[in-house]
Formats: sequence, structure tokens, C-alpha cells
Amino acid sequence: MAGPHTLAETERQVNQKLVHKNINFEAMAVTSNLFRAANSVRNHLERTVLAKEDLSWTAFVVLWVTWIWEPIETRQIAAEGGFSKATLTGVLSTLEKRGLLVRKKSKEDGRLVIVELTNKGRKLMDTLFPAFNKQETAVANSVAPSKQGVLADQLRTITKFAESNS
Amino acid sequence: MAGPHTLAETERQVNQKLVHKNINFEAMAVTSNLFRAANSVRNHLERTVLAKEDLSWTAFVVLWVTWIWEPIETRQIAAEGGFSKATLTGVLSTLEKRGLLVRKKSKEDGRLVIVELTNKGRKLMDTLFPAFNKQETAVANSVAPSKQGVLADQLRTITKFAESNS
DNA sequence: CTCCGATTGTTTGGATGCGAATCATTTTCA
DNA sequence: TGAAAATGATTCGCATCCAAACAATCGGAG
Repeated sequence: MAGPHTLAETERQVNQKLVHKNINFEAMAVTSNLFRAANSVRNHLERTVLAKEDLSWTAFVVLWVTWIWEPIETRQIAAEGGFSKATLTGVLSTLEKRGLLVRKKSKEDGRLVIVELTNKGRKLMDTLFPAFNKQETAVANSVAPSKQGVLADQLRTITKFAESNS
Repeated sequence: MAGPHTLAETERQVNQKLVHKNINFEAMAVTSNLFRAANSVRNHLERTVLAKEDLSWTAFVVLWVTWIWEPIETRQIAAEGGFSKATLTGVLSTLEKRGLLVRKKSKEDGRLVIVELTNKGRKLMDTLFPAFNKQETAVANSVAPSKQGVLADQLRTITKFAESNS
């Protein structure tokens, strides 16, 4: 939604289109800026941190979740990362081919697949995540540090609402 | 990033992995909840409003931008919507085939293509956007209305930072 | 007037992501 | 015990999206 028109201009124009209706501009501002912010931050992190390692966003999330929780079942990776099992299968194959992680069959339950990082994968994350977090910090600090806790909480609340009201 | 573990659990686990490093958990919470919120809200709006009209997210954005600013040049639609020209070409073809908008060649500049909604498209948006905004309102109201202005402002600030620091 | 670089939309090729169907394994319960 | 249901991961087909190459057009330098 980033464009040549400011939000104020857009709101004025929308208002002209909908004088007779009852439009909640403040709610519109919240959601549209939510999408703009998420997109721009993701692009920023991809460019400044992930691109030089040739990692897609999803690939990084898979590595990160695995790194934190390994050994971990694939279904948990998908749940934590918020993407489908089908997507995960492809990404895991790519990362396994690149030697960053390995798949093992579970001994207790033959349907499950367990994932662990390789030493190469761990070494990568040891340097990559601090770099990632450094950029996260720069992004977050564009709002006052004292306000960041409340902001994160509000976003959590929004998530909870949107997920429960399917 | 929605998963069986709470953010607090994840942070504790990350802390164990990184006791010796200097990780900014508050910044991590801001960005990760930003992505979770944006994804869940988008899914919510797609399910509750867009699915019954068989519109993709991008298709809706194109219709919305066109509806507000028509007649509008395609390059402006792409800029406002935040996606590439290539993406726009495909979506425009789909929407034109469905009779919701039309493309015209500009008379002043033969390179430009001008887009307008059809009456059918306008009629659709006359009912669709109020329904969309109603859900936006429900989402936004999960935080106190008096706090929504500040929230939108903070998101704007984050966007500005992430876009400027390419 | 004539190039030649810049701008714009489209096409092409490839990456990504998902839902549905499929296959393998485990669990359930009659 | 054994057949059916349930649970996982994978495969397949499809939609979406983008960067790069391409064709058409514009505009300015000479």
C-alpha cells in the first residue's frame, strides 16, 4: 500500500467516494499500516541479512525454529512457522541438500520425521541470528524503546482476535 | 510464527541458546508479532470477506485502488498496492476477463494504460468495501479505540524506517 | 530530423506457497 | 486379532508473485 499518495489523501478520496456510508477510517489506518509495515520490514530483513546467505524468508524461519528447539518434529516446525506441511517439505529438502540440517525417522513413531541442524547449520545460525536480531533492533527502535512492550502486546492481541474469529 | 509454544516459552528457549550473546528480546517480540498479526489479519479478511467473492488479496487491492482513484494509470496501481508490474499485468487480465474493470490506451502517451472499473466492478465495491471495513473495524477494536491512532502512527514510523534503510 | 537513452506494459521463466490426493504408519475398538 | 479410522509426510496440480528480457513509445541532444 506504499504509494505516491499519503494516507490522508487516500482517506479524503475514500470519503468522497463514500460520503453516504459509514466508514471507519481509524480501523482502515490500523490494518493498512499493519500490512505496509510487515511487508517493508520483511523486505528490509531479507535484503540486509538473508540475501547474502541466499536464504528465503521461509527457509530462515525453518532454520530458526529448528535451531531453537532441535531435535524437533516437522509438524511442530510448520506450526511454529505458520506455514503448511506441503511448503515445509520442499523447504526441508532444499536445506537438507545444502547440508544445513538432516531428517531422521522417529524410532517411537514411524510416521514422524525429526529434524536437526548439522554443525554447518548451527555455525550459520550462530552468526546469522545475532545479525538478524541487530536489524530487528534497528527496526523496533524506530519507536521509543519504552513503547515497544505495549506495541508487541497490541499486536499479540490483534493476532489472537483474528485467529479466533475464523 | 503461531505455534504450540508461547512467545514467552520461545524467548526462554532462545535465551538458553544464547546466554553468552546479546539478544534484544523486545525487538524480537515486536517484529515477530508484527508478522504474526499481519498474516492472521490477512487470512481473517480473506476468509470472512474476500473468499465468497472469489477474490485474491491482490485482486482486491487492485480493485480498491482503482475504485478510489479511477481513472488511474497502471503504474500508479502497482505503486499504491506495493507489488510489481508483472504481478499487476496478470491480475488486471483476470479482473478484466471477469468484467470488473477495463483497460484503455492513453491518448497522450501511447505507453500508458489507463484503468477504470466497469459498472459491475463499481457495484461490487459499493457493497464489498463496507463489508471489508466492518471486519477491519472488528480487528482494530481488539485494541482500545483510543489507542488505535498511536498504533497506526507507530506502524507508519516502522514502515518509513524499513523503506528508507534499504 | 534523427538517433539513442529512458520509460512503460507485457511476456517469459522460475521460485514459492497451498489444498487435495496419496502413501505409509499407528491407533482404535469391536 | 484385525479391519477401519486417524495421523504424518510427501506428491501433484494450481495459483500467485517477481526479476529479467522484450517491444512499443516518448523525448531530448546534436
